[in-house]
Amino acid sequence: MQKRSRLSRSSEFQRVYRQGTSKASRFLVLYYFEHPSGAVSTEPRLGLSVSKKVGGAVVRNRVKRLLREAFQESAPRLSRRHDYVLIARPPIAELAERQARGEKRLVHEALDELLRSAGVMTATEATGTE
RNA sequence: ACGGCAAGCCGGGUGGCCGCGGCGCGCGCGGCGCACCCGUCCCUUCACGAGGCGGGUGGGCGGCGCGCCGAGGAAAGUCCGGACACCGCAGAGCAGGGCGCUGGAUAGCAUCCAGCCGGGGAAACCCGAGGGAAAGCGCAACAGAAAGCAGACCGCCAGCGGCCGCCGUCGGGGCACUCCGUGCCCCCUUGGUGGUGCGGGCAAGGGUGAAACGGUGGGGUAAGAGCCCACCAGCGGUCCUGGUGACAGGCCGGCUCGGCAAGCCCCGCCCGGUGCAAGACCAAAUAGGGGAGCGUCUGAGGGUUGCUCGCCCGAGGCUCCCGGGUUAGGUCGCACGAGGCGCGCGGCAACGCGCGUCCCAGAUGGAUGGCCACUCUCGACAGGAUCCGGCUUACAGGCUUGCUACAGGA
RNA sequence: CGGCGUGUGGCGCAGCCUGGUUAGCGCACUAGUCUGGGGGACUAGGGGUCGCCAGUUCAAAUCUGGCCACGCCGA
Repeated sequence: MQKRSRLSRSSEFQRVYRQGTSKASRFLVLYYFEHPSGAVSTEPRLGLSVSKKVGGAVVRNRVKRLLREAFQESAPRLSRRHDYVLIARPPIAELAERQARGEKRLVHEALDELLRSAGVMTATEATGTE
C-alpha cells in the first residue's frame, strides 16, 4: 500500500472520528466516513491506530502490516468515497502471532467479517461500473 | 573423557517471485502549481504598464522502468556521562545534588584496565557504594545486673561483729552403770565449718544479647586480673626496608575498648538551566506592532533556577531599521562520526599513535514482510526516531581460546 | 520523545521522612447475643509475600540500587 492511500494528517483522523460511523468487533474497531461531493480518490484510504496496549514495537508493526495487506485485498470491493480508520484491540495480537507462525488469513477474516457487518462491502457489484 | 571457571564471537544460509522506505539515473508519460522569456488579431483600459490568453524554456510534485542501499547485541529500560542547540552570558557565596581504596585510561563518567585490602571457593576464579566514628549530634527494640562509661545481679575472696545450726576442745557440775572409767546432758573457754549482717578486694565463671572492654596456654594470688610471660589479634610510633601509591614486611612501645555515616554530619573532588517536541528558515491565516542606537528627570516596578549579593530591563523624547510573534503544514537540524575494518609500533592492560581502506537506515500515522525450493544444529529476546560512550535488564541455540580439580600416563 | 507520581488484608487509605515496640483505621467477611423474622446494634474473631529481586544494618513496609505494573503531565 502506498502512501497516497493512507491517512496522514491528524485533522483527517479527527474528521473520520467525529463525522464518521463506527462498528466494533472483538479484535478491531472500524470508523468510516463518506467524503462530501467532489474529492474521490482512486482508492479507498486507510488510517491505522495501534496502541502500546497491543504489544511491543515488533508486535505493533506486524499487526499494522497484516491489516494493510488485508485491507488492500478487500479494497476493490469497498467504496472509494470513504476514508477508513481501523483501531486494533489487544486480542488481535494473538491472531497476528499465530498467523506469523504459519496459520493463514486469520487477520483477513477478522477484517472481512467486520467490513461485512458494517455494510461497506456494497461496492462489490459496483466495482465494474464505478 | 565427564565437571568447573574466565575471555571473545555468531544470532540461520543460498536462490527465485511479490510487497515496503530512501537515494541515483532514464522517459517522445500525464496532470497540477512556480519562475523567466516571447507574442498578443481578440477580452479589461483613453493609452502605456499589468492581468487574461497562446507559445517556449527551466525546475518542483506525481507516474512508469532500471540500479544500489535498508535495524540490534541488546536498537530496550532511560540509570549515568558527553557532543550539539537555545536561554536578557552563565559572576560570587550559601543552599541543593552527585561521587569516594591506589595508580592509570578517556572528551567525560557512577565506565574501563592494572593493583591493594576484605570476604567466598579445593583451585581456576568470583564478589565488594572500600575516606573519616579521639570534630560534634544522634541511634541500639526485646532480653539482660549492666548497651556506652564504665559499672557489678548471681558469684569468688580474706577481715570484723552479733546470733543460730553442726563438729571438735580446756575446765566445772549433774545423772546412769558397782568405784576407776565410760556414756549422756547442762554451763563456760576456744577452734573449724555453714548460714546471716557490715564495710572492703576481684571480675575468672554463670546467664542475656547482633554486640558485654582482647583470645589461647602457663605462671602468679586470699580470690583474682596484661599483674607477669609466650604466641595470636588489635592500637600507637618523629623508626627501618620495599613500592609512584593504596599497602606489605620488620623493629619498638605500653598492654588496649567497640558498632551504625546506603542517620545527620566532617573532609576531598565535580555539577548553571532546559532539552532535537532543542533550535533555524519558508508558507498561509490572524492582532497591529517589533527591534537597534542616543539621551534627560533618578528611579515606582519588574527580570535574572531556590535564597542573598551582584547584574540587567525599565514609562514619556529623538534618530534609524522593517518585519516580529504564535500555530498539530513544509524544509533544514539529520547522519563523515570521540566512525567501522585491516596492518604496524608503544603499553601487562584499558588505550594511544601511524598508514591503508570503506561510506554503512534516515522514516515522520512512521518502512524489513509474505510465498516457494534446497540445506543446517529448525531459528530466542526483540526493532532505529538527534548522535556517541557506558551501565542495567531480556535472550533458543552454537562456535573458538585459555585456565583449573579429580583420574590416568610420563 | 521528554518529565513526574503511586504500588500495604476483598475495597479505600494511614504508617515510611526520623529503621525495632503492634503493621493501624473505615467499609466488607465469619460466629454469637438482642428480635417472632428482617433490618439494625453490640461482642468476639479470621484474613496482609507491605509489587518483585538484591544490598546496607544485629534488625528493612521504612534506607540504597535494579526490575515490573499502573497512572498523570508537556509539546
